[in-house]
Amino acid sequence: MHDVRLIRETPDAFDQGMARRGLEPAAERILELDRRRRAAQTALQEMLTRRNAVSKQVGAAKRNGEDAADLIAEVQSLKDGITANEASEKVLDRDLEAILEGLPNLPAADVPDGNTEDDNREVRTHGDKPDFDFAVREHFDIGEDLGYMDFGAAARLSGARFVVLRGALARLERALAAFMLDLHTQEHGFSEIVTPVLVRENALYGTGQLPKFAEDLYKTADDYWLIPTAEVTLTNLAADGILDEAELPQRMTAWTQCFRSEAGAAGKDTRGMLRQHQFSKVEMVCVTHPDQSDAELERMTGCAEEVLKRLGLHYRVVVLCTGDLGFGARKTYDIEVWLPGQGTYREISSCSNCGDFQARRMKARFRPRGEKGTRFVNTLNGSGLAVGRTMIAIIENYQNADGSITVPEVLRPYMGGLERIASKERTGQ
RNA sequence: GGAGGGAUGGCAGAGUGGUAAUGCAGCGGGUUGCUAACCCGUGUACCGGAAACGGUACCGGGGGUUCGAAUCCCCCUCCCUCCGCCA
Repeated sequence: MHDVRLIRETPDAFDQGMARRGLEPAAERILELDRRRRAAQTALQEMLTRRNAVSKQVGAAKRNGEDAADLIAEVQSLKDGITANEASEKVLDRDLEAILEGLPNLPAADVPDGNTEDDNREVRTHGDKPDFDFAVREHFDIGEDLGYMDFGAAARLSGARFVVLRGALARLERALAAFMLDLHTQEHGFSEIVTPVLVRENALYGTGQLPKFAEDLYKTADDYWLIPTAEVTLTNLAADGILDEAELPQRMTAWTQCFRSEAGAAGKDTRGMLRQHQFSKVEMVCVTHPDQSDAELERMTGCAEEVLKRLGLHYRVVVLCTGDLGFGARKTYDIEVWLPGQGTYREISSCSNCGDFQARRMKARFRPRGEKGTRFVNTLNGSGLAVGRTMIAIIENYQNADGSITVPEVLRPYMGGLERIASKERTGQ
């Protein structure tokens, strides 16, 4: 949500920001509504001032046993004007709100211009593509052949875009989540949180998924929504609150299931675990002082990268161009992991600084030291990491010629010491 | 599913028609050699104003009654307690 005062002060900068996202100028329309709304409000307030004063006189007159008929008549005569201005202020207010809540965040100055993901800019890479002296396969072939990845069973239960994992791969899911949570809580200063995955509408409004992107979400028959990411619940923990400046930054992490309808992705990534209606993810959220959020974005991205480094996976970091930026983000780094089976980099984490865009929607504020009043906090979120996609990366990068998978060293303590995932027959599992 | 109770500022908590007590915390200032203590100020949002300052709204949300509503009436949302069922 945008600050009207900011648009009032710098309408051109606002429109330029919208233009960088490929959107039509909106400032003029907004400011016209804003002018009319303020005029109605000012007129209304003057009438209310008069009404309050005269009403007071009525009270005084009645106490003294005097006749108040003239005064009462005067207030009566104000009524139509009050009703009319009240109504027009409310309508203008709603119109203005309706425009503002549909506009995305302004991109940060250092975000590159562009239209599609092809215009994203590579920032850095880590590691190298692994060499294989055999024909590499994709994760679903490996997983299915091992007998631990079952799309048929999932289809019978739930249809397309679901998976059933068994045995060592089921455990790998749990191991990955535990490893990531341990890293973020023990070394990166995040506190571990468990949240609901069913939420009310207002939580999704706060983070910006609603009202615009309802078609991407699942909703229950009794009006709960399934979260598409724990960003929703973790960030909304700050909603409607006023924090002490000393309580910032707040770093939180949670492992949750995520649910996405993938409405716009029909026919895309239909094979394998890459794009599912349900997947688990370890999410990081940070609530910061506005002056700190830029630095926090770098830090958070580093926390996500650390997971990949320790797993020994080759990746690159790209900064999203204006055209690829999400609705609430002012700047986003995507981390793309190398998938040898696909022979391409795929997104495994997305870390965004939302500035005060979400905070304004959910009224998340803090009290600045030595200053009057309150300010909106800044919010950031990042995957650390998407667990299913991490599993894909491990399967493809650690595959062996015999169809087994080597367990990365850091995960072995979480896998009961297991060094290699081989087929059922061979391990007897 | 049944029956009750409730929602007031950061927190606690009074207020049954005359325009939001009080306490605590935090912040700013003052007194004292320091600490403690004490004193003064300080709710949030918005509008007008160069500023000083002035004004309006807000007692869960939305309507209504009234000269005037936290207070009375109607609708809605949320929270809590007990009973039943249940992992």
